[in-house]
Amino acid sequence: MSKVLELTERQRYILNFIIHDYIKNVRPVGSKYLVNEFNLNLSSATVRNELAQLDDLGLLRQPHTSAGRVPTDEGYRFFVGNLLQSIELPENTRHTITHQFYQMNYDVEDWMRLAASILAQQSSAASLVTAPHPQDAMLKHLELISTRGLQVLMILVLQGGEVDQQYITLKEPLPQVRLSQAAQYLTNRFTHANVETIQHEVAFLGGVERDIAELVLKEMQLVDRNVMGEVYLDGISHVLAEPEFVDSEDARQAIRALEERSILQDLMRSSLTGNAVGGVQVLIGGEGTRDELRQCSLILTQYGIPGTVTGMLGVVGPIRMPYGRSISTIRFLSSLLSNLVQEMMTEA
Amino acid sequence: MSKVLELTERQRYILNFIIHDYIKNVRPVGSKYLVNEFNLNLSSATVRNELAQLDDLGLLRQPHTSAGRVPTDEGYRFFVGNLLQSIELPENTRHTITHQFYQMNYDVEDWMRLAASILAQQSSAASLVTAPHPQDAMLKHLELISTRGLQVLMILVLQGGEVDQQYITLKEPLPQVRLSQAAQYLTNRFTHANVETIQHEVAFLGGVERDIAELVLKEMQLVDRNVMGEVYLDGISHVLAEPEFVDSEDARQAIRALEERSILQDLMRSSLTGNAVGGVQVLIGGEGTRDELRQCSLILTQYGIPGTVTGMLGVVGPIRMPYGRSISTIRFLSSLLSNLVQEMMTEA
DNA sequence: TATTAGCACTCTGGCACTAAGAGTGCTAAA
DNA sequence: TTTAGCACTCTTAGTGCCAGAGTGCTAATA
Repeated sequence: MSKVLELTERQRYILNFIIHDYIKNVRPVGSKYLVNEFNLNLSSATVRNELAQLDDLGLLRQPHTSAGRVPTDEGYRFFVGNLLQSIELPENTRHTITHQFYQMNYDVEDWMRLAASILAQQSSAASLVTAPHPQDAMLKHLELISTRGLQVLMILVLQGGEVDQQYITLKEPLPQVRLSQAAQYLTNRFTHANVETIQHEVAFLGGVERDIAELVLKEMQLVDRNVMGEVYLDGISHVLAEPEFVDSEDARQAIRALEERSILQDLMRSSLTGNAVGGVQVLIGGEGTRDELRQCSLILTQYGIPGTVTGMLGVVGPIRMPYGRSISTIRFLSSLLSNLVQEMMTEA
Repeated sequence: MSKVLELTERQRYILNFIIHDYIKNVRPVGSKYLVNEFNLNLSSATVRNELAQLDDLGLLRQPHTSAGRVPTDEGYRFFVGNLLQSIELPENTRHTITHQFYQMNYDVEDWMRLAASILAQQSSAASLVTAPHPQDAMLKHLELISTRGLQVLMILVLQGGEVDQQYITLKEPLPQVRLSQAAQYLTNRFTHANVETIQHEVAFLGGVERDIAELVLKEMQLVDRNVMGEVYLDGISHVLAEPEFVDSEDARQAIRALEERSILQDLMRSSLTGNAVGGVQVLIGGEGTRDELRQCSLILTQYGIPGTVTGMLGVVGPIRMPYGRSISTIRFLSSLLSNLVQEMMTEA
């Protein structure tokens, strides 16, 4: 698959030009046009020979006999892997974005929304952000609030700031005072405890505390089983603006994929493999994912503290996508969010 | 605007047939076809005369001179207001839906997701559900959890079950014990208090408690200012499946409208006016809303306890929409969610 | 008076055809 | 190794034509 292609310098920059031009103008680019547009010191015939070779190598193809060339998925892959020099976001853009984050409330939900919004806007595509999620949930604080009858609102605050709420049903009604007492006891006992620890210790508890601890345990197992935190989407409508999605069936597929939680889960998992570019995965033509995204490219990365608390950033757009810009943005946001997560975790 | 149109019995059922047929087959329906399809005891010429009249009344129109008739927005309005007899959802569907709700966790978030999913599926359109939101927030429980330095996680549980979390910054660092103490004190003092009450009483407090109470107040004012709870969307991809949205510009507009929070806010407000049908608002051709939804129809209703805790249910689909089915579903879900909210509010 | 048959008229949609234009591959010369 | 030139292919836009569907109107009919 990933055998190294040897291209001459000239082939490389011709390919580069073609991809840039095609991304911009969305129409097949021919030899003559190429020579004029980029002031090549070559005749169109020479370029034609090169094009024929790139065609043979599978990097370009012709929509039909007498049309110009269009990049293949392989072509894009080569481009992203070998030709795209990683550019940083301009200083003032970086500054503006950082500013937006730090002038917000200190609130994960708001950060996620903002990240999704910025990513969608910068890449003119759909964006996908998941909230930071612990690899191995550790309790920080437990709260129990009586509601009605046997129903009690259980609030788990996890190390890292994630707040999880769940209504539980007790075996016997308890007054708020007793609930608070139990919550406080368990909070003290289980601060920094993970599922495993709680599982061991639960046997030594008795009475109501034990019942509650078991429910806490169950909930934390649920949290652990979740691969990712809450999903934030933005910019779905951008996808429809792209000319390749005018015949709406492909677009529908893509949007359905984004709506479907299970598909996103798959995506998250597959984001561990794939072509890494400095920690950023680029999946072209939905490689390695569900058919629904065959017409799309994905750019994915993780942020947070590897192995501890991580979240995911992603861009979903047409294969003909401004990769450079999207990658820069995603990389920058990733480091920014990582810092924020870091800050949250180093709580006094 | 809503002047009563006098139609003969025959005109009424011809209009009815046309609309049903058009909703089903999405092509202009002509006089001859109409006679054959519905076994009318009339000649096509007679029907033609009637069609011409309905045309004059503005209920039908011809896409071009020699085409059949298509309903106008007015036509749909008349249909929904006068011809559509409200049908109930079939018994077993109702049963299934109810079952799905009651076998879930007792969790508002899950309910909302389920409601959105069911509504999208039943109506084959996009659905829109907002979480129950208090008209006048009343505190139920306050919790403060120390994080790092001056940052404290404040958790407000409101009467009705809404949980609101927010990081606040104190003026001086406090140990968790002291925070818990303050939280308990304020919880006792302010249970069932609304913004107004807290505003009065805050003056009588001192020290840390006062600082915190002011932050609680600020947060509750924020909650009050929000018109609606969290928004849940589903079925966006359905919109693209409709033939009227093949040229994607309209579709993009519509989807953008659904993504944009501020537009939904407007929608929510406008849902107080409009053509009521037993509490359900039907906005045809996006009447009274932003231009983005000009190509869509909306079906909206509120649920919950009027004036106390309410949320909203909505369907967004093409003007050519199965109104009967959508209205039935939305009405049923509305009463179901109202019951659930009722239950949550009558907490022991 | 309400209905209907008949007819002239209009507009769309599909089909076939053409001409222009863009781009190619190949060959032979520089 | 590069290039000029040429024959060839395929798309696209434009045209004309015809069948079909549907209409409105008029005059005859029950």
